Amino acid sequence: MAWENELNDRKKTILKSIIDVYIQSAQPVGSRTIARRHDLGLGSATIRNEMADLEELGYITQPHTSAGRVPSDKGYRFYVDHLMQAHQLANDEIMRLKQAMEDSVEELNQLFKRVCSIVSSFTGYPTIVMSPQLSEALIKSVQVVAIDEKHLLVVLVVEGGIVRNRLVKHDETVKEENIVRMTNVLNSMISGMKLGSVSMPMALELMTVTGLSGALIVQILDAVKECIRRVESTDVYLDGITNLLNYPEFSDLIKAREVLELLNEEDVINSLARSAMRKPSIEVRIGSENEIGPMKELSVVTTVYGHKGRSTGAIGIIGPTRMTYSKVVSSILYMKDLINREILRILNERE
Amino acid sequence: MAWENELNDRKKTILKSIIDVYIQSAQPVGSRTIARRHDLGLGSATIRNEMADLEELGYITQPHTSAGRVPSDKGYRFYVDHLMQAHQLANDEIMRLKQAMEDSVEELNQLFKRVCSIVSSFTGYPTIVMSPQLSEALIKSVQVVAIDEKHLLVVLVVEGGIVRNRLVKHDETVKEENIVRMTNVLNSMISGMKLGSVSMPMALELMTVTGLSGALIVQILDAVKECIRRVESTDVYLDGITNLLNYPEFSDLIKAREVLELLNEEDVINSLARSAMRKPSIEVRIGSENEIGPMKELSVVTTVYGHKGRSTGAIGIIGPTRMTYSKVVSSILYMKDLINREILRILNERE
DNA sequence: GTTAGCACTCAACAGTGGAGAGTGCTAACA
DNA sequence: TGTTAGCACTCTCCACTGTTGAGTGCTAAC
Repeated sequence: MAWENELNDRKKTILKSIIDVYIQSAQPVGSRTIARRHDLGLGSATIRNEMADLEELGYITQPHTSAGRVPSDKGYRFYVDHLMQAHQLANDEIMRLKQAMEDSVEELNQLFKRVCSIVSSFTGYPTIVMSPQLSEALIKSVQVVAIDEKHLLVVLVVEGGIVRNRLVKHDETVKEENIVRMTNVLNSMISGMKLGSVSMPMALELMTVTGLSGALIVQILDAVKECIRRVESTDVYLDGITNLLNYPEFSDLIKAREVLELLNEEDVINSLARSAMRKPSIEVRIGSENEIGPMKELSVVTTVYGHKGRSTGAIGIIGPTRMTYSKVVSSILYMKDLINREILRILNERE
Repeated sequence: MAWENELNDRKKTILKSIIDVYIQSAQPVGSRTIARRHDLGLGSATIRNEMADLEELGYITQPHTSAGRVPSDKGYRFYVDHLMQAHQLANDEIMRLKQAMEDSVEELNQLFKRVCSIVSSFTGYPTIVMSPQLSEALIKSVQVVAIDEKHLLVVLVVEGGIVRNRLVKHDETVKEENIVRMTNVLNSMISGMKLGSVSMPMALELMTVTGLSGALIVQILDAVKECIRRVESTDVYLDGITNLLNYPEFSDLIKAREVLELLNEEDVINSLARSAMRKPSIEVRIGSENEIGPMKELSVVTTVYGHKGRSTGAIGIIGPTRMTYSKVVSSILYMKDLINREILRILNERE
């Protein structure tokens, strides 16, 4: 890539300095600030010349003639890819995260909700957690149970102790043995299969084997399908949106409202979570790199958690483009490990 | 009550006018405005005198010397109790509400979520919906089902087609017939009872009857208890918080943030919903009448829906004290009927 | 190639002075 | 005795002004 070399080392150092300072202060950064802060042995005038170059190359911009410089999206991109140094989580930070995860939760749902709130309060940014997509998980068993004369219950059990059920209402008199047959047939046909690739048997084929009416069989099969659909559907958790109001970029009420309303739209959050799933490891989307229009002033850092191929979900952190990228990236990576460990623990307790 | 008569008719009319205008305009109301608006045949000077009286009595206040008057909490209270005229929902408004409810939902949860979003977008205020408290509902049946050699599934069915289940992991070899016995015993003991008043049998008593080990019986009973707990627990839905940012009272970012953060606290929302349940029909809490400190600038209108005694939930609408009380009250009452009808429909389809 | 110095630009802030809305009080009126 | 017109007064709001300070770009000297 040609543009990678368009910056010499000194320019890179200066760009890094500018962005570091700006992330901290949220104020346009002037040449003097950089000259004093970094002992580069350079005067402010020199820096000024370099800054003019950086501006021409598009890495920084000037809000108005006599102001300091502000990083552009391109500048942040370069910073994230080449300049930013890994943020070592301090010991007490690690403790804080571990401790918050300590009160063990029994349910996966609770886990995700908890993680969401921990991450958002730790980083100070709104956070999304998407529960794992389970289309690769295996079906353990299907049961049809008679509740009373008018109702059957269809129960689907998936590995990891996930259970879904659905009530079937009917008006027939049904023999217990036929229900047992139905359960057996269903089990032999779909248990052990992956959720995503179950092909349901035809109702007709089952009539002779089970002795149940066609209508009832259809209802039962539908119920199974609905159970599968509900296991496959993912939940999305969102926490800490109001954190955004703490940042000066949203001190304008109009802008603040726009952003908050955006993050309250379910579609937006879902599509964010879903697009995170497409990239394998960590991804940083800066400002205008986001597809959604009104997100041009936001950055999103996402990663995927879970275990190879099956059952992977996503975490995402949303903030202004002026975001503490290094801290966010390292916290999200750390949390990812914690989640993975916790998921294994919960599943092991069940299996 | 003595204070009910401390206002003569003219004062009442003037107070009502002031509040009507202020609710609409959000600006302090001057004497001239009232004199012109209402053809009381009174000059502004007269109104001025009356307003001075109303201020002394605490119904209105003056933000500063040369400004108009603003209703106090006491003023709003009197307005809500005695002055406000019922808002007739216009035909197209009724249509809008009905239409929004039309796409029939199958699940109660979806219904509550939908209602929450409809009400908040219709009124323009944040809205809470609490799902019904089911401690009065009757247990229809309990089933224990063997999933594989190591897992039992406990299933609890409650009237209204509500099902909860819980997996029990064990290391024993269990005979099918013992499980059937357990199911039968459990059913004979607790089915038909109210959720809230189930008394669980002792594990010891069941050992001889069922032939299962004590440890396993304890696990099963715990699972049943957990299922009951989960049916009884209520969900709370919240929608439209950012609506608040549309009102001038929250154009101050500090105040806005305070309020938004408040409404994002789960405890606060839960306690609001819960306290709504205590009052039988409709309740309006104005500003400082709220227990929670930082809610002094908010009013809450709540009502209870559901059917006599059993399965009642709550709807609540939150807004600034300067709220369109009459419209809010009538919409909430109308929605309450719609919900009740819809709940009946869903339940009937299942039974 | 680096830097000191200088002229220039622009946002931010505080002060100023009308304009307008609204009040309370007084005196006159029905 | 209740009502009202009129007047002096108060206070916010807004537009305008000049000043300050931070920061730049350019030039000339090192």
